[in-house]
Amino acid sequence: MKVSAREEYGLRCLLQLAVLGEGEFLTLAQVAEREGLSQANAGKVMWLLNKAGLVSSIRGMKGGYHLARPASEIRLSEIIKVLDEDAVEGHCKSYAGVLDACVHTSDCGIRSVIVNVHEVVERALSSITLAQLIGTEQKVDNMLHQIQGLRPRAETVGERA
Amino acid sequence: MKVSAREEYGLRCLLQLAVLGEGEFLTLAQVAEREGLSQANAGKVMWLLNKAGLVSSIRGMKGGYHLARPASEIRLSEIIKVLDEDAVEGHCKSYAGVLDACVHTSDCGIRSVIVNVHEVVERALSSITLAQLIGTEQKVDNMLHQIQGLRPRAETVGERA
DNA sequence: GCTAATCTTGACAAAAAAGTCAGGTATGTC
DNA sequence: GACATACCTGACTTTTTTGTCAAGATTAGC
Repeated sequence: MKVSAREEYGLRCLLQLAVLGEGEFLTLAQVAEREGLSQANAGKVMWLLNKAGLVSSIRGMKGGYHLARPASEIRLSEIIKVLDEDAVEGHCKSYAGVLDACVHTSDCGIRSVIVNVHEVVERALSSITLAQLIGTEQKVDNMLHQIQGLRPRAETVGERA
Repeated sequence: MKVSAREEYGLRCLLQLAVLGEGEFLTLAQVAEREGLSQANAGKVMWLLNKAGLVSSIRGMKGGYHLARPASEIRLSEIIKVLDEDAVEGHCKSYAGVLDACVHTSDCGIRSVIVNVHEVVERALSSITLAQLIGTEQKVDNMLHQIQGLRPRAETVGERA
């Protein structure tokens, strides 16, 4: 269970755009430079984000990128969804072993777990907006700890099957 | 954010062992067959699980694998941790772009998110035992919906514990 | 002890993900 | 309208992950 390069870079590039003021732009070269990425690589990520409608691009001289919507209206769940393609849907199709289809296609307890875990993540990420990631790590971390969905509940775990 | 092949196969192989009665074994060939995996591939996964102390193996004729502990005492978080290596720790090291180290090593709001999301997942998985995955998908799914850590809270903003 | 069944393990091969390159297209400036 | 800037996009290369192979090691049964 790990975050892919695409997801990581995508988030970071978006965050660069998020700190811009109204009407400001960043060129691809600037985004790449600020994130320590090659221009080619950053370009690919930005293309994905553009295609998904998260950023808008302006071509030609004086061109560049900016967020398509205010950072406060972009939830991380949406970003990850774009950069992740179909992590959940493709799952059972990918891991079929030597067979054409997974042995457990009809009935699979693990699928439940996968789906539920993805829902947990989705819920957590949907409670955070891009705007909330602006600031120091300490500040962001404090903010995250105050979000309901990210905190543990009182420890009433159901130990019955 | 996706579940790797190792994680998926590992979980499935463990679940095969979990349904066995006391003192029963499965050979590698049996595990592989039941999961639709090649013996070589299943062998590698079982080797990992063995090395991590989740299963015990018996070599030689009449050998095989069984869980090292009762399924009710093995939490999914532990399994994933074994099969995942260091997803969190290695994160910032992996995605440095063209540079030697990530641009944001000293202060990074995204790192907070990554860490927190992993904690959310860890918490969710630690509330599920291998034993709870035995049964039909429907039953497992119902069970998961009753676990506190996996459900959304009531939308009571401001309530502090 | 010999044999057959079984796990162990390191080297290799294939596939997927990540990253680069180069040529194409659009647009502002002069 | 020529040129410079900058985004777009498909082909290619490298790296990582996944999967296979084959030889070695261990034990039960005879």
